Amino acid sequence: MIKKVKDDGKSSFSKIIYNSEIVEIFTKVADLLDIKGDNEFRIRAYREAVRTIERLPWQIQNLIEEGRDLTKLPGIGKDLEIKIKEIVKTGGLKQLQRLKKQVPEGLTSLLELPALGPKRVHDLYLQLKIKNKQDLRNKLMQNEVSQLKGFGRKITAQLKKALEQDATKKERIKFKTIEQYLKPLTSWISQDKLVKKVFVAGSYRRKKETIGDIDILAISSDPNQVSRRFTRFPEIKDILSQGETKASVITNPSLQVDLRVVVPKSEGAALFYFTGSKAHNIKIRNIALDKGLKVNEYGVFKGGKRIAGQTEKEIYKLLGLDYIPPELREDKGEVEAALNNNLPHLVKLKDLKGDLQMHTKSSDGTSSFEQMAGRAKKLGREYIAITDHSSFIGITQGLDEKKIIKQVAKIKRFNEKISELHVFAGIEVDIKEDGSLDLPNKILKQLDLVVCAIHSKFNLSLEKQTQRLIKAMENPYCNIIAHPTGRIIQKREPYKLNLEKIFKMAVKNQVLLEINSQPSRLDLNDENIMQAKQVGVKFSLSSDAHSPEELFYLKYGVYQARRGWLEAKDVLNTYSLAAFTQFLKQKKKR
DNA sequence: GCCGTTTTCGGCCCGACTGTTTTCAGTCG
Repeated sequence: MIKKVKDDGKSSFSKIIYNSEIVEIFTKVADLLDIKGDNEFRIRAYREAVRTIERLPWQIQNLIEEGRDLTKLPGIGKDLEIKIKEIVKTGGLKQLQRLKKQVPEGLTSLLELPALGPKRVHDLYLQLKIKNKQDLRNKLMQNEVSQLKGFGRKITAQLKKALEQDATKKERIKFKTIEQYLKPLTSWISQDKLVKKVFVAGSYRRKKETIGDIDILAISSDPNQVSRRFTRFPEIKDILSQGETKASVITNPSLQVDLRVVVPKSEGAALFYFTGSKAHNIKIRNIALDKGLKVNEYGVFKGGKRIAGQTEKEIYKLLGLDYIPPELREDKGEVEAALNNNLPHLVKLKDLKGDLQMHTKSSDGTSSFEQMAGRAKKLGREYIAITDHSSFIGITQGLDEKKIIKQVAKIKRFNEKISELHVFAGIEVDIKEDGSLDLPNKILKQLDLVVCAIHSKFNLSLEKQTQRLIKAMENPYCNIIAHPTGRIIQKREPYKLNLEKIFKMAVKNQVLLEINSQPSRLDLNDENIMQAKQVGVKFSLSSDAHSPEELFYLKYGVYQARRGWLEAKDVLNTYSLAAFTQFLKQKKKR
């Protein structure tokens, strides 16, 4: 039943259903069908739909309300559209209820355990009536599991160990943290005289904001030896598998590392395969199949004959595609774009001429603005904006009106003396709950650049939070919205916002949306960036440095921007000083 | 269950490693 909410007319549904709830239900359906032994392609269809919904930046409920055709989304057909609508309207799915009657729900938790896939879970249920982890624990103790066909000593031992540790949760790790772990690993592998080259592939090479495990590719004429020696890396806790061409280990700190070793002539094919993403690989392999070719990690094959594989470039070329940079390999349209010579020319770190958010010891930074400017100059920047906090949030010791005027004067004097780098006098001003800014316009007017941000009241309703941000953007002095969604990776969810509206209003008011480069923010994220760009949003890419050392964080923002398909022209701080100054002036005239 | 400049039916990526197998199924990435 759909209930109209009468008072504001904004929502036609009685209850908000988030995308995550649809994802949860479809995942459960897929898992249960899997255990039941249903058609594997039907199961795959549910998982594909989950993938689509997970990365959708819009709330599906809103799309339905606006009458959008969900079957336009990849992997969503007529059937799944009907099911999504059922979930959004009723909060549940009848099909799932039926399935739960056939297969106990607790069985899906068993899939988290090592060596347990749908087939073995099904056997455990059928033969021993095991319905959940507790049942499994009991039957293992009573030595009943080892009686089953297919459950030998090793598997039962593995299961006991896993249940003891309940080591089922594997948290992803932030990109910057992974960088530190890589050095000892790659240098251990490189030390091997048999190793010619080492690549870090996987999601690390695609520059994802978090990394699940480390995938390393080594090139050697003797893969077997290299794989063996790898498992003697001193910081190894556990060896998961070790064969002639690959090995998987758990290191200290707990991190899964997969090594793959191929001979030199397969370098390109293996790098392609091991970089992923899985969805991208499948798409490419399908294109190959259409052409009567086969792609695997050893090369491209026609009949039994190997016709490419030395480099990634030759593989893409052979398939009629432009070279696709790793950051784009997510099956988000990059393959189609590569077919039509339509790939973006992705922004590069060296394109960035300025850095538009940073802090000094006038608020919560560690250094003077002169020190920040000095380091920025060394990094090749031509201009920076000093954007200390306004005084609204007490903890950061923000600037009040008097201090701001003083700092502006100081920066002006600096610019008169120093010509190699221009400093814009800016502020990171707080957006208050009602959307007004923490400083009066007569003060903001005197600044070169105004960055607005939310630092409080994160839990407002979707309507209120959206309105708050829009009101801030409508202030004629607002140039940039900093970390627009407020998420902190693995710590804080984004605020509830109607991003589509925010993007449109940003365009209308000539407000830049920030890509904040702090490794735990990276806000906007890649999906948001992609969608915002389609609406016509322009961006600022900022380090948000609180010390000179953090100025290099800009590279993380660049990775995120590239994953969001941005070109230099989309990012305003790739503009020359003159052009960027012109942009600011134009806004002030409004 | 999705999808389609060959198809509205008949496809749906590909291979390595493990354990328990007497030749391969299941799991994993």
